[in-house]
Amino acid sequence: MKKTDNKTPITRIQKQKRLVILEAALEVFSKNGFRGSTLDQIALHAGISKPNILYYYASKQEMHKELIERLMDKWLAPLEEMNAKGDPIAEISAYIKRKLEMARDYPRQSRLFNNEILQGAPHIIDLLNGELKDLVDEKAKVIANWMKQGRLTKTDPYHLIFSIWATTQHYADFDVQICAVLGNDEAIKNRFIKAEKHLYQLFVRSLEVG
Amino acid sequence: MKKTDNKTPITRIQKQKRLVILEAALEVFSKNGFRGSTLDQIALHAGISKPNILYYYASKQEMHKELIERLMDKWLAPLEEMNAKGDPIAEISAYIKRKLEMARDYPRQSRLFNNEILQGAPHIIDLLNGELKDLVDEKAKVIANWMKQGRLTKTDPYHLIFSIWATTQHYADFDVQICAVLGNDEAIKNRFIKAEKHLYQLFVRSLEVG
DNA sequence: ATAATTTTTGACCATTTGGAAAAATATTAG
DNA sequence: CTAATATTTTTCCAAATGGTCAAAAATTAT
Repeated sequence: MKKTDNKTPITRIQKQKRLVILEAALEVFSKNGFRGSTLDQIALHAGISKPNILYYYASKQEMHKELIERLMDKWLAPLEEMNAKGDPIAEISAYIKRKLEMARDYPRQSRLFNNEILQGAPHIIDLLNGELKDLVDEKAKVIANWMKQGRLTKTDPYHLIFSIWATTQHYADFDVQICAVLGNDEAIKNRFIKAEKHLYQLFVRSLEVG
Repeated sequence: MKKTDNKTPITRIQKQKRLVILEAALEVFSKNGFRGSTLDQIALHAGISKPNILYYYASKQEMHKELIERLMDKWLAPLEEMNAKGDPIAEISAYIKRKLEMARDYPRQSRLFNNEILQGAPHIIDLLNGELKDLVDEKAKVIANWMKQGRLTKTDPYHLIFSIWATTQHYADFDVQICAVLGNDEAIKNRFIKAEKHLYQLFVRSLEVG
């Protein structure tokens, strides 16, 4: 068995182990941020020894880098799917739904992203200024067009998108607070269903014309 | 000069130094979180030596604790001010305004809070389950009453409050991303004015009856 | 089986970090 | 001024941390 390259995993076992490690790293990084996380914590979560982690990833940085890279693809997708030719209200509702599902299904990724932003986005600032900005510019134009056509109430498209990001990601990033405030088990269990209803109403009622 | 107690600062110089240190600590903690921050970083920001910091604060923990305590008072105030006897739309608009002003004027406090929540709120979980929950319960009742009286469109009061928290704090916590996406200087300069307009429209239009 | 290769780990290292102790310096009281 | 007190810094330490290395264990190929 040859190890042709230490970057790309070849064997199935290598892929699996790298995934196990990434999973543990996500758990730790998303909670403590990059600086606040230790290899020991990650090793503990992964159930292997610290040097074994460094056998698969050359450094703590490299693990974090791969996590962030994988994250960004997934992060941009929901907005990319917004279709200029669809019905404005339906498209925006669907976007909210997608983002809320991401908050529900990938809360740790959301927190990883939040942590990165809090620290000044050192690893993704170029991406924010480039890919992300381009994508938002494009979709903001789409929304602005809908508004010009009288199919949506006029408001600032950029800040509209910010509001959608904020409200949906809040359910991942501030989950502890939300559960604390909701208090009773039933409300906690239904929090994402309730959130969806509320957000639909919030955005649709304010964007519907007339 | 007597040092009666090492908890409460007596002299003006002690108060000043403690403030300088807290200021530096806020700067560092809000960016890197508790674990990710070092006494050296704080000392550097404060312009004094590390042991000198520990002369005023017994430990890193104690500094963080005082910051969090000071923060929470300020954090609950805007919601407390919401008046059951006022006009619903005006009260909610004013609440949004207050929260947005906090995001604008105290972004580091907002990020400190965000960091604490991301880490599972270890230092304030009791406060969230106690004071915060009680306050939100009370205000949610007020809002629910307004809705029952037909003065606001019905929606879940808790999730309405969450939405206001999310949208306003987003402008502090995700400032890097917002500035990156807005790109041009003019839009960045006006971001809080634009945000206020947009949020008023978002919430007022969706909550107004009829 | 056995040799070659891959995977895993225990022992170790240099640096960073939170913090202690004590000496040195500055300030204030008399 | 002098003594008492308060502040600051220099020096140091033990633990934690990111990472190395060689040996051991497991796997694979023949």
